[in-house]
Parts: sequence; structure tokens; C-alpha cells
Amino acid sequence: MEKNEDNLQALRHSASHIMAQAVKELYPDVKLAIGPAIADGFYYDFDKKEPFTPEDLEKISQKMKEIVKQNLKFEHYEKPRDEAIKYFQEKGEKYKVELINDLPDANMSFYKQGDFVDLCKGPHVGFSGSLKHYKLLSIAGAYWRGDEKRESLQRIYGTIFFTKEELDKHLALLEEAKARDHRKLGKELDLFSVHEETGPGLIFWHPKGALIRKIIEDFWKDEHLKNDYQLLNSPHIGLLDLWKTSGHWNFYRENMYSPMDVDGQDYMIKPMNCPFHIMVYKTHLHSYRELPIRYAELGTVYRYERSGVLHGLMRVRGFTQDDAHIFCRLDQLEAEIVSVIKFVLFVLQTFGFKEYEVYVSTRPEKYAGELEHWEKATDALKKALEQVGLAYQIDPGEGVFYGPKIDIKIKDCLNRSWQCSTIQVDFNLPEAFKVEYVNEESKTVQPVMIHRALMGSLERFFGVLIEHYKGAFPVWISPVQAKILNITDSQEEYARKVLAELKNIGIRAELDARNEKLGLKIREAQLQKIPYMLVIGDKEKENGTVALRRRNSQEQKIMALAEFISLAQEEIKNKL
RNA sequence: GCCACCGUAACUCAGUUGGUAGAGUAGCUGAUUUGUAAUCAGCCUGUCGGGGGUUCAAAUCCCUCCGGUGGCUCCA
Repeated sequence: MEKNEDNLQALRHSASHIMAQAVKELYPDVKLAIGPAIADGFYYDFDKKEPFTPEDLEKISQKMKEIVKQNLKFEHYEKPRDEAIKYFQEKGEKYKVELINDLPDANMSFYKQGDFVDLCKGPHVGFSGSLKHYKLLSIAGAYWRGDEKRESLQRIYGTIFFTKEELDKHLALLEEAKARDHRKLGKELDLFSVHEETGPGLIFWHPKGALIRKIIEDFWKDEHLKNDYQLLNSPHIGLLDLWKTSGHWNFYRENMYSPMDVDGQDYMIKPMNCPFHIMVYKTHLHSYRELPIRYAELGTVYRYERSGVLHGLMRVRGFTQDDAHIFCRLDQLEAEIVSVIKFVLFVLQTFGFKEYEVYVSTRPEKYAGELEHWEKATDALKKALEQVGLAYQIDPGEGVFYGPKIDIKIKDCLNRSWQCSTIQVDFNLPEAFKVEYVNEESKTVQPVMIHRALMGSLERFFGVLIEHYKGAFPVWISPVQAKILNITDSQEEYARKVLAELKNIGIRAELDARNEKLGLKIREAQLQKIPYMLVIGDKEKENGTVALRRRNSQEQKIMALAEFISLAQEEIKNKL
């Protein structure tokens, strides 16, 4: 059999059936839900009273082995729907009956291997004998049809490949992902923490993390000023009425915290920055000549997230968006979106992210504003993407309540994607807040608003950055760029001079002057993933040199201090 | 929020069928002045996540709350 992608899907789908067969043989009372192939494996959902244990997984895996050995044929056949319903009703498979009831076809497609029969449109591999290189990975809860009001099922995840090598490679990838986990590295590199005492989903940036954040923020602000944005700062709370006007109270309440009483008035902690930027805009009457007006802010927002979804820096309850709101004329919309897309790509590429997945999300069921506006805005987003030459997919119904959006997911070095950047068109807020400008004919007109975030949130972006680089940040971002390691006390004075000189020209350097052996100092600097280690012994002291060792090689290079400085400056300038 | 699992020293983890806790690292003290990934010795460290219960006795069993993990759902 050929080993192309489609066949891999068939292989995985078949593995899911074999797993279901094994489960049915071991636990006959289990009811079957669904079991598809997914991106890197397969799963099957079961309705079983007692929870599956890790030991069960082992048993199921063994049973699967037996089934594979029997080399059963996957047989395809069809049954008329009433017969199919009757068949599953008799077997007590209520989920299958429900599935059939929702299918339009007159005949139902079945697959059978050995005594195991499943409703399934296929395709499958020919024989169970091909299912050799699999592994069951985890047990998880899942709702029937993804609906939390319905039955809670147990899902078993697994993965399978055609060859042992591919399976091993995939398992190694999972290990590698564990080693890169930003929560683990965040602790090891002392970057951030969360505390039970302060509440989940609230991030504490430690000195090294906060320093990285400052570097990111400085870069961000400088680039925004270069790109004709103006920087704002707005408060963290505001009157509830504002959020009623904006529509958030109607459409976004489940993500907002409860109001707090201040002098008898209800205040909200902000989940978004947009209404505040509108306040600034509205302090003046604006001419069409001024547009587009671009307000940018690193705005910290708080949103209620269900406890089960919180995850390190990736999903939190308080975060800082690298937000901006652009007020422009309708005829400027497309060009403005184009320049935002270009800006996004520039920023992402600077941080080393070169691959993306782009989505255009269209109108959701709960929405504000007029249909005609939605269409215009969606159209502008698509056209802008086409103009920049970015391929995109449509995400139907996934837009925000006030307008359609472009989401750019970045792919990290393990090919995992993370949603960070977002560009959203909004006709609703200008209407709600009566945002205006004066046109050529001296008439007041409503501008269009674009909400956009390039990195999304500093927290998530930081998390992705940590995992992408495995904590070994490029020199320009590294909190400590150079560690000076003297061998004995007698070079300490020279080492201090080196330190002062590096600091003086803006290189972030530290001196490890402890009375320890060089091996230990190297080891610790290495574990902290510091890009430059500068060893200083008697020879270096006498000659005014440093012995450079980089974190990514064992090789040492002796050079004049001035030479190291220009080398480092060059790499920092080029954001390597 | 829901399902499952987990929560022992600052960190990583041991702790047999219930008999009130241990190892490495870190920290502190001292010795050592060391040339590219761990020098040696000594010392210190805990309401075993919180509360309640069962028991003569609970880190271990039960209940409950909090927090974490993997998913579901949702999202920057």
C-alpha cells in the first residue's frame, strides 16, 4: 500500500476501529460514540461508567495487538437506514442511532472487521495486519457532540504510523515538546510564575522575564512610532455604562468580571481597550485629512476564562494586548489592512517566526451591525490578503460580534500553531459611540475602525517565544547577553573592568566572581542559556583579551575585548 | 465549568498492605584559588495543598474546598 497522506488518514481511522473493537471485547457494556482520524493520530469516544485507567490502556493496547495479528479484513457494505437503526437499537448503541437519524442518506455505510461492526463512511486499510506501529497516548473527557449539556464521554487518544521509525520520531517530538514547555523553562530560567495565593491565570514577571518584556515593548513602541501610530495609555477600569454602549455588556458579558461599586456607581475592569481609545478620539473634532488616525497601546485587560482552560502563559485571565485602533475612511480600509498585514509580518519575522496559518473569520450567529457592512468588511480583508499574497482559509462564523477578522497563527519550530495576531474590522463601535469625522463637503461621517494586535498578548507571545527558542533566546532578546567568568580572584579586578565596559555600551552583562571552579561557572551559564561566556584568566588579563565561548558550541576563541564588543554589537543590531 | 488524574522541603522526586517523613539539588558555614558542563566536608529545611471525617493511629482510607495536568468547550 502506498504511504501517502490519504492512506495515513485511512490507517489512523482503521486504528481507531481496532481500538474500539479491543475496548468492546474487554468491556462489552461500553457504548460507542465516534472515532475519527485527527492531525497526528486518532481517538475514539466511549460511554463507560467506570473511568479508564492507565492500566486499562495497556490492556487495550495488548488486545489490539491480538487483533492486528489475526489480520482481519476491513469489509465494507451498506444497509438501508431502517435496518441500520434497528441493528444498533438492538445492540443498545444509542449514539449510533442518533448519528443515523441525522444522516440524510437512504443507505448507511458500514465497516466490519472480525465481529466488530461500525457505522462508517471509510475509507480503511485492507487488513488489520497493517496496524503495527501504534501507541495509545492518553485518556480525556469529552462531551457527546462537543455539547457540555450532553453526555460526558471518555476519549482515548492514540497515534499510529506506517513505520516504527515514523512512530519513534513522533514520540520523540512529543518528548521534545515537553522539554520545551514554557512552564518548565519559565521556572528553570526564572522568568515568571503564577501563585495559588493570588489566583490562577495571573502572571508574575520575574526580573529576567520582565527584562525580556521591556525589550519587546521598547522594540514595539519604536516600530509603532516609525509606522505613524500614536501611543496612548488608558485606565484599567471604567463605568459600566461605557460597556453597555459598546455592546460588550450584551455580547461579551460571560468573559467580563462582575461590576464593582465605587461611590454607588458600577465600574468594570476592562476586558478590551477599544472604548477607551474612542474616548481619546472623541476629544477633538477630526477632519478627513487627518485620517487614518492610529492609536496604539500596550493595554492590560482582564477576562474571565473558565478554570479548565487556563494554561501557563498561553491562556490567562489578565494579559497585555499589543493593541491598536485605527480610525479610517471607508476608501482607506483596504490599504490600511494591507499595511497592518505587512507590519504584522515584519514583527513576527523579527522574532524569528517565518511560517503562518491565516484565517478569515466571518459573521457569527450573535452579531451587531448591518449585513451590508459585514460583507464590505469581509471583502476588504480578503482583498488585502490577496494583495499581500498570503494564502488563507475561511473560518465560517468565527468572527467577533462586531466584525469579521483575520487571524494569523504562527508556527513554531515544532510546527505547532499559535494564535497571536488578529486584525478586526468594526463598523459597530463607531456607530455605538457616534464616532465621526468631517468630510470634504463639511458633513459629519462615521469612520471605520480596525482593531489589531500584532503579537496578540505579551503573555502568550512570550510563551510561544520561550518554546520556539527552548529558552535560548536570540542575543538581542536575552536578558543576560554575556556572562564574565574569572578563573581566580586575581583576575577579578580586570573582570570588573570588562563588566563595566560592556555595561557602559549597553551590553547586558553579569560577572560570576564566586570562588568556584570554571567548570561549574560554565555549566551554570550554559544551563541559563546565556549566549556569550567570557572566560578571563591570567592570559586574558595580561593581554586585554577575553576567551569567548558560545552556548551552542564548545569551541573557544580568544580575542581582544574591543573585537568581542564589535562582534556582539553587530549580532545585537541584526537581531540575531 | 465538565470528565479523568495529580498536589510530600525553595526545586526534582522516594515513601511497601494505615504505625505521625526521606534523597539529590538549592541555601548556610568552613576548607579549597581552581582554564571550559557539577571540588570537598558539616549544618539547616516540612502544619505531607486547606478544612472536616473514619481509626488506638492517616502523607497513606472517605468527604469537601483550593490549585495543577491532559482533554472537552471557549479564546489574545
